[in-house]
Amino acid sequence: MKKTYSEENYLKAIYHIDQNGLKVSPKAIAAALDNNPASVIDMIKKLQEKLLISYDKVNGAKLTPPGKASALDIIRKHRLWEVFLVEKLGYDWDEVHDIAEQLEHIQDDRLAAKLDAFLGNPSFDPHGDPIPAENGKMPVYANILLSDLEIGKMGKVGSVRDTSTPFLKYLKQLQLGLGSSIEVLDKLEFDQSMIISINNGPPQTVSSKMTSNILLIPC
Amino acid sequence: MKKTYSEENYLKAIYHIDQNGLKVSPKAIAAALDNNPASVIDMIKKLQEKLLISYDKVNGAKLTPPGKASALDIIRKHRLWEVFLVEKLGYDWDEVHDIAEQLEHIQDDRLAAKLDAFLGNPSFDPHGDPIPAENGKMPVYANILLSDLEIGKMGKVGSVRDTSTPFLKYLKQLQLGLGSSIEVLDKLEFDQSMIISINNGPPQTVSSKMTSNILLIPC
DNA sequence: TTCATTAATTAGGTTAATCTAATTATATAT
DNA sequence: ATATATAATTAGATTAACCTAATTAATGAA
Ligand SMILES: [Mn+2]
Ligand SMILES: [Mn+2]
Ligand SMILES: [Mn+2]
Ligand SMILES: [Mn+2]
Repeated sequence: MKKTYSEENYLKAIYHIDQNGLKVSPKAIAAALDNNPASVIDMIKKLQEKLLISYDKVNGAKLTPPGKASALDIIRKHRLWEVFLVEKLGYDWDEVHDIAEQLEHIQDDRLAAKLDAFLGNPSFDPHGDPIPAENGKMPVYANILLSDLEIGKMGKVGSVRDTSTPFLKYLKQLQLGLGSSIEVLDKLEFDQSMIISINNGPPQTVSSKMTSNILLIPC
Repeated sequence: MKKTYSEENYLKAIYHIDQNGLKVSPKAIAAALDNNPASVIDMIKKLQEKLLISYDKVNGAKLTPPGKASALDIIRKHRLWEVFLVEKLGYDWDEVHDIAEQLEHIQDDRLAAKLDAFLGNPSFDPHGDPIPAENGKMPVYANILLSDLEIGKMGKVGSVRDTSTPFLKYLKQLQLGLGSSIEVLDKLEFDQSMIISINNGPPQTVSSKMTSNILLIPC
């Protein structure tokens, strides 16, 4: 089942829209690919025929297992090539996307594996995005509990353990969400509470109950 | 003047057919690209419009200076990528052509120069073909005089210094032409004459006058 | 609910690159 | 010189991936 460049770009766009928790509508795909909803409808029909997606107006497009495998393969190649361009050729991280957009479509059974090995099996691309493995598994960020972070270190909020409404309300009040940066300014021996700075804001004291429910991506 | 993949492949094919000393006819191009002479005529018209080639039935297609520059740029990228695939990714030399056929079309102003530097500015690709420089200049093989070749070493005839009819007649008589292989079996101190094997043939004695007029690509 | 807005879909074209099947021109061999 | 074969070219289709301009369906605000 050889795929055209265009089909590959549609599969990738569908994957990314879905990943963002949005409905994969013709309008959304058209926006992602900078083309026309009418064109998208044509391609939706084609991808349905090939059993790479399912589609209905209510639920939008969904990747089938083979469709998802294809999408992940393309994303894997995109991100591996980005690593190559930055690590080996000396491009800056903000210059490589358009080139990888082309390189991701190069077809060869063994190319991704060989490139992966040559680059030392990287887990993340130059933008910090995870590189899917050959089997499609995404690497997980090596998250660390805020309570385990040392004084002076920083991290970005990757996920939370407690998802109860009171806790999330508390986080909102602190202006703290996924991706917010946290710096540990001090730890109090007495009750393990911490003084932290959120997004480089003023020092705030938080309890050990709070810090043991926040998972960070260290930086 | 952005070019399509197809236009680039035509320019390259025209360059190579011409390089082989053949007339660049629609039939020859069609054979090179494994397509139809009728399709070739369409593209010939398009490339003429873009002033990348000139064409008439009698002389066939000729690259204009910008057309030739484009062709050499594509060939440069093709051969650089082949070096990358063999030297860095560990492919065998006979596996890389089809991948390079795709990679040669990747568009980025700085990519060829960065790849060239990363590879250590190679002069020849894994098949021994010269890699054009950025300015289109082809590297010259580091030829060595047959008279300077040591006993036991081999080389291929790359060019001759003396182009007089008697000398060329003599070479023809020896069944020796461009590309023929020569192995040095022995050197006679007495008059610097040599005993050589041509294309693995029987030993033959040649004079120092002969050996000082043959340039070899060592192997 | 009704009207207005937005989204999805259909209908009908366009362009690039290919094809097959004529047709015309050239070259070759008797 | 004429017939025959081969090459070049024209004519007419096809396919993929787009487009614009209707039209139909769904949403949502008054
Ligand atoms: Mn792409
Ligand atoms: Mn990236
Ligand atoms: Mn190519
Ligand atoms: Mn080569």
